[in-house]
Amino acid sequence: MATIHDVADAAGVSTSTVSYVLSGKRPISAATRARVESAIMSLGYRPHAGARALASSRTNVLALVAPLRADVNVSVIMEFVTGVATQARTYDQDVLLLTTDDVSSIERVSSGSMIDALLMMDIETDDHRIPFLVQMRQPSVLIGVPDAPRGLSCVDLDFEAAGRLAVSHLLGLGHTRIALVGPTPLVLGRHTAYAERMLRGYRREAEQAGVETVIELSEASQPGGRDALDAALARVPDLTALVVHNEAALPGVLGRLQERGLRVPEDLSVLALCPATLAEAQPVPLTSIDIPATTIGRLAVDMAMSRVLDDGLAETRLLTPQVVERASTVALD
Amino acid sequence: MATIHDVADAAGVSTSTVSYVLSGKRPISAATRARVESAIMSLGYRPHAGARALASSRTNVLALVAPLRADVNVSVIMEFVTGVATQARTYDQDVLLLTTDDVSSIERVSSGSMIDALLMMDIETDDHRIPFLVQMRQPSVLIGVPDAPRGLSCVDLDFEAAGRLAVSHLLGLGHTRIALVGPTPLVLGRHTAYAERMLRGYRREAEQAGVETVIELSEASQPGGRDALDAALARVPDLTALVVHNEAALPGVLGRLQERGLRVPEDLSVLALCPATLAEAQPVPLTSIDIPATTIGRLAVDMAMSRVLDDGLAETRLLTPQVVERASTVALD
DNA sequence: CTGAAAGCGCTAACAG
DNA sequence: CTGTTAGCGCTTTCAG
Repeated sequence: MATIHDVADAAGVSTSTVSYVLSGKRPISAATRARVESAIMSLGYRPHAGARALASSRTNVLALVAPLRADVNVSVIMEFVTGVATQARTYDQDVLLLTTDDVSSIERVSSGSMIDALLMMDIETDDHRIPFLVQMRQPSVLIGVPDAPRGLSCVDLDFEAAGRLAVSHLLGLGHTRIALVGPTPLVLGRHTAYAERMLRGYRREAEQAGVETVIELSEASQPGGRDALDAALARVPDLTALVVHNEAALPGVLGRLQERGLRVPEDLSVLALCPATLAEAQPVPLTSIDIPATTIGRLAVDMAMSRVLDDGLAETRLLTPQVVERASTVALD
Repeated sequence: MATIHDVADAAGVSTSTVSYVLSGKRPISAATRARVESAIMSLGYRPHAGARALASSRTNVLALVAPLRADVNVSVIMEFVTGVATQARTYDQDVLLLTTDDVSSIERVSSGSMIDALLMMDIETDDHRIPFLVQMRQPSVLIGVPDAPRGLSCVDLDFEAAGRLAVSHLLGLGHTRIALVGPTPLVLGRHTAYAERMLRGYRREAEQAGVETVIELSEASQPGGRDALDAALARVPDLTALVVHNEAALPGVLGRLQERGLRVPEDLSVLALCPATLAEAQPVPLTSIDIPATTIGRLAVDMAMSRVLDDGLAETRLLTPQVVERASTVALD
């Protein structure tokens, strides 16, 4: 492997000049720059990441903590990860993937100076990892909003507003007998922040409107969705609208509706809370409140890098949810 | 941050002793070890990853090249990634995630000495990245088998055997009118290795048995599965068995079967080629040839690390497929 | 606009 | 069993 020394020799300059050509941190004459660049090319020179990290205390690596739980909406995670990985490259950063939710991995990569910043998914309302993040040397960004961010940056869809919006949109269409097929009991059992927030907004809006509503948690599977739908219909047989906040249950819910002879949207309106790609791929394209996972991943990187580069301030960014009308909802006459 | 020097001072030893306590590369008296370890604890010392990489030319990082394509079976990728990440930790390795399939990322992390080895998914029969991997300084493992591995290690389910097995198993149950719902045209268009191999095995076995078979490619979506099933039944109305090698199409295929009043397995046997978790989660638990994605990910790490640590030889490991009987197949009488 | 040189924190001979 | 020390390859003052 060629070193910066080899390049310097080949170009007839000092190593610091090569370094400055690479970093652009001081002016270089056109002639020198050209010689250095051609030496770099012909030697196929690449700076040694470890040496660079040691000398500059910058690693150009971002950690992404993404517990790959089977019970969690896989496609949403994928979109996040894609958004993060893609945006990271625009800052010349790579992504180190941590798939456990224990603090020791975070501690290892942080204290070991392996990373410039850390992004964390799957946030719980009272997340046990937050105290550690707070005292880390590197900035971190939460993808999700805990009850007490403790000065950390957060970014997410405003799930509380999404919950309200789901209800108010259906009310606006004249529906008053509405049920929610929610996330799995496990997700709520962990006090996953987005799930609790959505539920809170949903409940509050229903309450303020004086509408009774049924909430059925559902396993993240086809059978889970079927059961949840059955349970909801058992409680409110003359249901006219359904909100589904559980990607994996969607096929089961829709399949069971069809079996029971309930047409969407003629007999029942369905509003999903999921990525647009998923809503569009259903047999009946679903009206939905989209989860802009790719965008959120991208923003998380931007926020992290602003703190790395410009020493920017921490902030919480909540994206405003919007209903996208597709084919699964109608107004009641 | 405490350095090795601080630890050495606190313990009253030299830095090399601290280093050797950590690496275990030479004998240390119990007393010294104890003093060093307690100094490490009380200072919260962690070796600087960059410094270590620079001095030892080992990074303790594995690159995982995993193009996160929307059209590819997301759940299989997740299982791979989980297997890789989990097993990597047993070797004290972390995982750097590369989500593009261009050579430049690979080149960057390899030439920049960021990694000890590289694992690559989504292999094509004539993969353009292989020539680069061959001349890399670090060993690499292909998760999938190209036509010409060029001396690289490969690991995968034996998809050709899986294709044969799917046919022979159904023949053994007395079925002779069999159709295959295959992967998306895009996957085949890219000449993805596993898809081509499965098809080859499937075709050969059918041919040898003198059985005509219908192959319908399917988009990776619910509607895609429905269409594929309709197409297959249009061509062979008295079909008795179906092989499905497309996770995402599964719900569509099963849903459409039900709509058409075809019961599984009474009217039609279904054999899936997918991860066990998915086969079990369907409305009717599917008889399947399982794709042991977690295991393959784990093995890939083992193979990579054996080359990093012991300088082991390259090899190709093909896991033998097995049919797991669940509720979706019956013998024809 | 460019060079010299002092580290960054660790590993691994070499020496005892 | 332990210590000394020469790098590993780069960045960044300090000097000119």
